[in-house]
Amino acid sequence: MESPLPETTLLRLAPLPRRFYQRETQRVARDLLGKVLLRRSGDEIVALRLIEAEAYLGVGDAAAHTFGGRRTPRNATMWGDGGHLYVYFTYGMHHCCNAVTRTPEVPEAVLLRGGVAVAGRAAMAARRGGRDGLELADGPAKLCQALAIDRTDDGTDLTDRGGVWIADDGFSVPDEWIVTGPRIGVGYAGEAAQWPLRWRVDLARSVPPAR
DNA sequence: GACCAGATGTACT
DNA sequence: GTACATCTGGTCT
Repeated sequence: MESPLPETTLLRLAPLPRRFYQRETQRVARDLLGKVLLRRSGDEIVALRLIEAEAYLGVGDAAAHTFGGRRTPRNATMWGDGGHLYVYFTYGMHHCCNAVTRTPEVPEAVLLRGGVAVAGRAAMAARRGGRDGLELADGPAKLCQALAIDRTDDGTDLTDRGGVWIADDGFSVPDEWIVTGPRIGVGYAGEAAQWPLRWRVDLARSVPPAR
């Protein structure tokens, strides 16, 4: 999962276009694996390669914040156009971030659950209390902590290089590396809790066997 | 691996 | 006012 490109080149990569996010949410979740999530704050830029994501299918999905058409100040960003960052606060101490998908009034999103460092690793590890390696961002709240993302980043446009964006650096994750399954932590959602809407890169499979 | 406390925003009564 | 949350880290087994 090492980046094939040097950091300076990573930062020049074009953000994924709006139309990438406006597609079917499950497709977006799958295609986000292997993409690079970049974060700029001041002069500092850090980046993670996404390795885990979950789809949340809006009004018909009991696990989604917008289930049943629920519309509140908190989830307003989900109701907007695809290609924006939806950040929420949970459990009284954690932030989680999502990429909004589809089009306005279709409130679906992809939860960014995990990534591995490709740039600014030391800065991210420092924010994570010195934790490095896989522990750096192998959970949605850890990912936000490593990237210093909070509610003030809610609504950020992912299609420009303003603060947070996602780019394709040419790295492609083959289907054989990907495992799918039910989403995490949504047991309250009844039948929807069992839907296979989680995509994860199995790092064990991503390392070519020794010859 | 299982268990559980932690700390507060958010939704809803 | 109350219940609960798209989780994490520490502890114990």
